[in-house]
Amino acid sequence: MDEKLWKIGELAKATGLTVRTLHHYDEIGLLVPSERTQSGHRLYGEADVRRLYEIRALRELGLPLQEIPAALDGDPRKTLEDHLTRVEQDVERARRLQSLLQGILERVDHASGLDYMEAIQAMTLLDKYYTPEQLEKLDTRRQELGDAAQEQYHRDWDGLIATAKANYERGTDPSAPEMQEVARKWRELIDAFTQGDPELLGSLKTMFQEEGPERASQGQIDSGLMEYVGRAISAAG
Amino acid sequence: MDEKLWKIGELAKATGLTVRTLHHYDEIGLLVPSERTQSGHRLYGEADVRRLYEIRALRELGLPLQEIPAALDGDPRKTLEDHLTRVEQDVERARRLQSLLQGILERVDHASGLDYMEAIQAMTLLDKYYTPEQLEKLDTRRQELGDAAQEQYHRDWDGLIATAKANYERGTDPSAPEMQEVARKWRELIDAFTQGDPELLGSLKTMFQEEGPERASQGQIDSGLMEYVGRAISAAG
DNA sequence: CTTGAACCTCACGTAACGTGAGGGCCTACG
DNA sequence: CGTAGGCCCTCACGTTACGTGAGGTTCAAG
Repeated sequence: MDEKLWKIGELAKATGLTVRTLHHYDEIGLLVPSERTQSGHRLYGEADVRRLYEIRALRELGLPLQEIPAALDGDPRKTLEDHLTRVEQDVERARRLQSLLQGILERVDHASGLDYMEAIQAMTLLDKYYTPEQLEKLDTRRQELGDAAQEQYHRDWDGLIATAKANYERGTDPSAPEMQEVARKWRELIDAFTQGDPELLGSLKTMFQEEGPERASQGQIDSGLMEYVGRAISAAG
Repeated sequence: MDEKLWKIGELAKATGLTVRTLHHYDEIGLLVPSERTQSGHRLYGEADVRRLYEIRALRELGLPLQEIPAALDGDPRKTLEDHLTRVEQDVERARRLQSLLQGILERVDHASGLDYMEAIQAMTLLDKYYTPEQLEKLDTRRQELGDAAQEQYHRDWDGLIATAKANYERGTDPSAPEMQEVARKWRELIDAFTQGDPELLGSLKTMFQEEGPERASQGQIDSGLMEYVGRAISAAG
């Protein structure tokens, strides 16, 4: 019995794919029709059709076309397991990004006078240097502080940085009493926030050290100033 | 005071981007250096540098380059909200795919004699036509049935389809007693599985109707046979 | 003045097709 | 039996965000 031969348009309609897609699969050798008419029209046999359904099924799972031949000819198990791993990573990435974006929008809503770029850069930094658990801790701290206390906290920082900057530009010695005062308050503010949690403190340090120069180039904190404060803190023991 | 001008290599190192990336941003007009040397070397001013940090921040959120100018010049709020929506959809898709893949691997492990392509096609179909809640119901049914009963169930279906097919090919009238018997058992099996849940039954019907012709072309169930059984069931009232 | 590093401009490759352009083939209708 | 509309063919460029050379110029230090 001579099997039914499908023309490309028929097959496209039957599978819900497009003619162009079948052309593409032919081009890359994924599904080459087993026959052609004299004039060059593609003719797909029943084996071709079965293979196409399998290809489509694997594609719907998000498998790259490249990996489909191996899955069809060899052992699909490993291909599927590897793919699952990839998908799990996708989920993780997307979820992390989601909470990051939510955090940014929320923060801009609730913090007065915070502009978007600041919020984005701050959150992105936090996301890069803290684990999700640490972030949760930070969030708890923030909630414990309350809105009013938070703004006070920011004002304290602003004032402290301004004072430090003034001393820095004036050339005050880091071990001078006025800078020792700054160093003490600086540590107090950090302690108040991290509440002595060594991991939080560690992440904070890493962040300052690695991002310092970059933030400097944005004009936010001068890297010389950073170093100057560091010396003052060291001098304070 | 004349601002510091950055050469492309310096800027690349400072931001962790590549020179090629900066070339690209220049090409598409996202970040055009405000100056060039006589010889054509790019020179980035401080405003350029600030803009680049903002671009990088938005890129790290996964924003397409196309949308970044709007976010920088106009209102970032809407851009970010739209992006969040996209990301939420990504999470959904990836999670759905994840559980689909897990289901396939699990099923191949536990069901004897089920090959991968069958499992994939079956699961993909289920995923397409049932809501997650319905799938949970189905899973509950399966667990209630137990392994042995499940295999019995499959054998029942196989036998029933074989009988129906024989009658179909023999040209038996759909209202003949032997086909009425088949129709009765057919409904019994479906009822046993859906346990009278009208939603489950609805999804099952939709699936059969829409996928019937396709499965037919795979040689699994003949579309003529499907219709024939349908007539028998109608005749049975 | 000479290198070696850094810079420049093309320009092709990536994944999986979408979307025409320009031109044969096929079949039903008149 | 001719033709018109539909289906088919083969290029070939566009999409995203760059990576990766190729081939040639410029800069900065010795």
